[in-house]
Amino acid sequence: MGRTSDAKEKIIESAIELISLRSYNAVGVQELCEHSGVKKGSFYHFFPSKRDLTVIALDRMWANFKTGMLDPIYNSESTAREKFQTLLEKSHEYQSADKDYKGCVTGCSIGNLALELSTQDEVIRLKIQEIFKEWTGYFENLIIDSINEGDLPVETDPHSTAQAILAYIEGLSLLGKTYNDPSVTSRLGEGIMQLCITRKKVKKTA
Amino acid sequence: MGRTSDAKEKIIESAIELISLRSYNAVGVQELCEHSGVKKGSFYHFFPSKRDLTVIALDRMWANFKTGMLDPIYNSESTAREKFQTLLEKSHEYQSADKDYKGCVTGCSIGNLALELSTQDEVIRLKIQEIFKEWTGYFENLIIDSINEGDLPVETDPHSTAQAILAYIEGLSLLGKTYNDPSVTSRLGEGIMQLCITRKKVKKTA
DNA sequence: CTCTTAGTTGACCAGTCAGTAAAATAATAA
DNA sequence: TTATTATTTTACTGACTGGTCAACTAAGAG
Repeated sequence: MGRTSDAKEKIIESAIELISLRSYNAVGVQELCEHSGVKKGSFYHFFPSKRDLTVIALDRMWANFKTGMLDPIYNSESTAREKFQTLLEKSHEYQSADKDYKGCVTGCSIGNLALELSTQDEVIRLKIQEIFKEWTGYFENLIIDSINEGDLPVETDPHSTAQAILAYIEGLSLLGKTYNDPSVTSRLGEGIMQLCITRKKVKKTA
Repeated sequence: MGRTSDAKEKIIESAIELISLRSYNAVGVQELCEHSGVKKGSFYHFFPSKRDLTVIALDRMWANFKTGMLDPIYNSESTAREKFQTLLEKSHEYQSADKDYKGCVTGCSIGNLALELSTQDEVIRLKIQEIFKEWTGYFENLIIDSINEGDLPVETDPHSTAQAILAYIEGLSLLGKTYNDPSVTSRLGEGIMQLCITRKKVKKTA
């Protein structure tokens, strides 16, 4: 079976760390290799291109976000409303930690790549689109739970409400990053609940 | 007085066009020069660095957005509610035009640069922060008008509501760009009105 | 012990990056 | 007309870009 290696893993972790903090184009393959202690030849042994690495890094970021954030919250014993609140609190914690340890609010790594690369790389755009659809699915379930709990009216449209909430969260990340201020998320977070109000289903017209 | 030139202007226009469509790091000085028909030496005669050009381009983008979008809407004869609606419609038009003529939804050029460069270049971050504060100011005035029109309760906090709306609009741009779909803005736009509901002033604690 | 497979290494490529320096050229003001 | 000032042009830097290649090495399987 030949020899084993953790180089691939180290490169993925470095990519997540460096690209999240700066940007795709600001981090070169060379720096990625230095940071992970891997030679450039090994890099291209594991990844056909920087772009391919980025797609895998995106998958990993999303997986980490689900297991570290969405799943625990979704599976917790609380109302949908409380779950959204917990999400906001956790987000604020992460952003504060960023600011404390890295010196700046980095926002949402996935959203960052979305804006930087969507018009440039269709494969990456589609990957992020897929992630956003899954993410919206989580919120949809939460909203459906909320309707069942009697906390939201039955006319509420789970899908469009979920999309609106994702948009709002990404917007808060963008503002928080621009102001380099983690408190943006916590101060404006309650807006999520407002986005749930009176959003009625609209019948699709063929 | 020496000779005159429109090279500076052409470079700024090229910068806005190319960087808005792709990204800061994806567009080089060389390409900027070729696109504007200016030699590299002239580029550095007018701008000390690519970064300095970008700051000026940001100012110009914001000025264009104000004169082409915010000011006409703000000065129009209609209710604040209608003005927000017009803003959404116009945004949708711009995004549709982007998709038709350039092949993709480019989102908000200012927001794009915010996410790409905020952690990398403090001067640019502060410039965009300043723009966002001015932008929020426009929305604040609209919300105050709305309160005076009796359309929103007097307890509404204009400042935080304005910030929430800006976040939401930037979030819609991000989603629209990721889905490469201009209809995101129009479908979810009504959320702006929801963000105005029951947002109460909180007394500042020293 | 050897063959195979997987991973490592370092040298190398052409192209591009932002930015520089100096000479050449217009236009205007005196 | 001449001096001054603003703009243009060309040629150039050194560092870095993503990516390639072939030789080398270590580990497990037969």
